[in-house]
Amino acid sequence: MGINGLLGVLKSIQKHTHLRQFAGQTIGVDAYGWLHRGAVACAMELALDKPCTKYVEYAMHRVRMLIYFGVTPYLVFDGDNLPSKTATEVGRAKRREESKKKGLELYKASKISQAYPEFQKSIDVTPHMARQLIEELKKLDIQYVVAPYEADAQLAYLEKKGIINAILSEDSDLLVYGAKRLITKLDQHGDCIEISRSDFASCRDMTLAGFTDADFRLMAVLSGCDYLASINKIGLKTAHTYVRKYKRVEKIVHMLQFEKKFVVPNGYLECFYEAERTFLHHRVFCPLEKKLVFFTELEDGMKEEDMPYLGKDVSPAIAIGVACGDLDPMTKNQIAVNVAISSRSMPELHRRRTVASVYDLKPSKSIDNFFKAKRQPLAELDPNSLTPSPSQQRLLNLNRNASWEARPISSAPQLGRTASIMPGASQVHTGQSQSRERSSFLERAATLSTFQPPKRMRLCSDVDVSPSRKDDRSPFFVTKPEPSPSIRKRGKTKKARLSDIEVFSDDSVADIFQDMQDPEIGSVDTSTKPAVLPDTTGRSTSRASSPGATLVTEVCDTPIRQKIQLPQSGISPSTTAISVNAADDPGEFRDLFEVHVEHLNNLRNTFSYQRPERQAAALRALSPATSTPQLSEETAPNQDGVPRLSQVVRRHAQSQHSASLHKTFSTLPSHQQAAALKSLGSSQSSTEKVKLGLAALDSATHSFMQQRPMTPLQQLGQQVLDTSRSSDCISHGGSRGDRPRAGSRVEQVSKVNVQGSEDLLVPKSEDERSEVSEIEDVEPVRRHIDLARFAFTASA
DNA sequence: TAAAGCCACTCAT
DNA sequence: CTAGTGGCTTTA
Ligand SMILES: [Mn+2]
Repeated sequence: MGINGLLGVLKSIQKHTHLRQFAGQTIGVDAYGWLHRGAVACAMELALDKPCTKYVEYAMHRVRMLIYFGVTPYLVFDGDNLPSKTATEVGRAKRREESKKKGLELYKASKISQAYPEFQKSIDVTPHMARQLIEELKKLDIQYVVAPYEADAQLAYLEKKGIINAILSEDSDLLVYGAKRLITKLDQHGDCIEISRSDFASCRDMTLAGFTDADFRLMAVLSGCDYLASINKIGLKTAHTYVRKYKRVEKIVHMLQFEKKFVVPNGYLECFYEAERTFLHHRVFCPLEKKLVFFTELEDGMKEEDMPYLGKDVSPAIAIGVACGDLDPMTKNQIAVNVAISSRSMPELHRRRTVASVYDLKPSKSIDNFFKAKRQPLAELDPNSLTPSPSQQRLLNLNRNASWEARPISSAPQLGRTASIMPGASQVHTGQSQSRERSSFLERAATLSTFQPPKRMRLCSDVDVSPSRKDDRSPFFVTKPEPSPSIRKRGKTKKARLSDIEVFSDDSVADIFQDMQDPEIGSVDTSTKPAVLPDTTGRSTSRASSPGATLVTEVCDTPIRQKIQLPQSGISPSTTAISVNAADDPGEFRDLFEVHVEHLNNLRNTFSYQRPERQAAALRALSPATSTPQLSEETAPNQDGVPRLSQVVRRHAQSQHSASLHKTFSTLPSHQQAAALKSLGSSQSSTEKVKLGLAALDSATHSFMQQRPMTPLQQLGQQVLDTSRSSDCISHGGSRGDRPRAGSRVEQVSKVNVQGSEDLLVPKSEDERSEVSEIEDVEPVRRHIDLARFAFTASA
């Protein structure tokens, strides 16, 4: 449920950003969201109790995406229900049951299409499903933890402790728990929205300046939250007003009692305290101390016996069992894991063990492991940050102590109780292997992020490494009279107004992936699929109205026709219209170029975190060396309109918008080309973002290609790369001395006319010499395109 | 008219 | 084991 309307009111401080911006950081993930969304894909199977692991695949796809962008994922799963939530919970369960029943009836009546929506509503994410995902996470050594109660609190705790650097979740409750950086609305390309606690003061739709965490929490609880329904007619706005006015709950409630229109229920104040404390002192699993702790320690005089609403405490042994996913968080029974479902079966024998030995995590052994493990992050520290920050040092010390302090705690497991709580532990691994697994789980779960928030100073002015506010509005200056949300909404949901469209390019990758059915995919319907430029410069409005030259470029290799409007229907369907002031303003070309780069970027990125089999199949299908198509995902008929990856790539190559872009470029007089590239190099907008992501992309590709022994996928990739290189060399006659590959890169970018950009690389005058340094800045962008070509070029 | 409240819909392929 | 969104009505 979260806090109704909270995200809406925080719109003005939402930063549109990208996962790349979090490279090097650890992001905690509310795993339930991924599981649930993945489960939608197999709603039918789940309702009919058919085996299906699409939800695992979906979640792993997202895990791969994070990793691809240099982010370290840390998945957090929900645990037991809090008593205060059981009411809403049973309500939901009831609705799910109804839908399932209805769905099954329709299904039996062969009304499948009508049954499906009902099945979707009946989706229930079970601990067993979580366990299946956890099994996959273990294989890839991904960090994770199962929270004792709400994942929200666990995530906020991990962030507080510096184990993670940000939180990925759709739930606004995170902010009430005190999250500092919340990431929401992650899409399939890595685009997302960041909400920072530190920006609250600049929120424009609600004055939050001066609000402490306690004030904010007070407002949230008053407005209605998971743990306490609001007083009738009190929502976020009203709560906000009262908090501003009276600050203290007691005062607020007192005042409300005098208002005729509000009816304060009996005992509301006490309920409020409980709800507030449920946020503040939520039980979480501390991976450092290896036991349950309170999110915020209880104050003096508070006794947990008096706070049943916080849920029950459990022994460290059980807490660890739950945290690592071995035990059902609600029943505390062993979760049976279906070995047949997980692709790699356990090599160990499934010998039966006595229950007691399940928890014989011998301190003498484990502490040793923990101690070693704790030091490992230090060794992995970035060479540029040899000294841990004070806070990290503190945490490391804490770790060390915790390890040792763990001795008396874990050496006193209540075996009798443990045994009674786990009646049917039949599918247990050997005690030793389980102990080992848990040690490594705890080691991983407690690993601190080595990310250093204060970015290192750079020599030059390419500054602003912090996630840029791509999306417009300064929190301090209102640039537009209208409230921005409405503008944004209109632009997104309805057709973009013509004046918003600076460049017509071909489809976005998302469209390509989603609209595979469209037979006319090669053609471009510019009115419905515009690539709208990111507007960072604020020049777009003037540009839109200024009479720019219109280049209409055919996609095939014929000369471009300038200032000639081709009849829409008369000419080839694959026509890309580019409206750009290329002749006058190099900035326009830069923008166009950036759109292009973004496009390639997206396509390549999307490719990169497909399942390896799908990548391999696509490369196989694309490789010119492959004469006999093998039976594979790619050659199999499309099921349910699932696009073949190779088709996507082919379509992209056939659209040849890059050719059209560079034809545009090549028609410019060389001094304008120089200006264009110079402008490109000094661009601070999306080119900047491309550059920021490069290091991660580079190393990912590099390390992939370096793996030995070479996998078939690598070999195919190499083939693709070689093919593209050799054709470049033939057509371009080799490389330059000082920068051997620069020429070929340019060639890769444009097969049409390399001369123009080649001229640029050779300074002709003193004036242009200075531009060479600017051009060096462009090199990363070229390299990027090179990388993009690695994956996508070979369709010729 | 703004705020609260209610309900149906979305999620993936 | 969860949420948000958008559209609509109700309310003061
Ligand atoms: Mn929540």
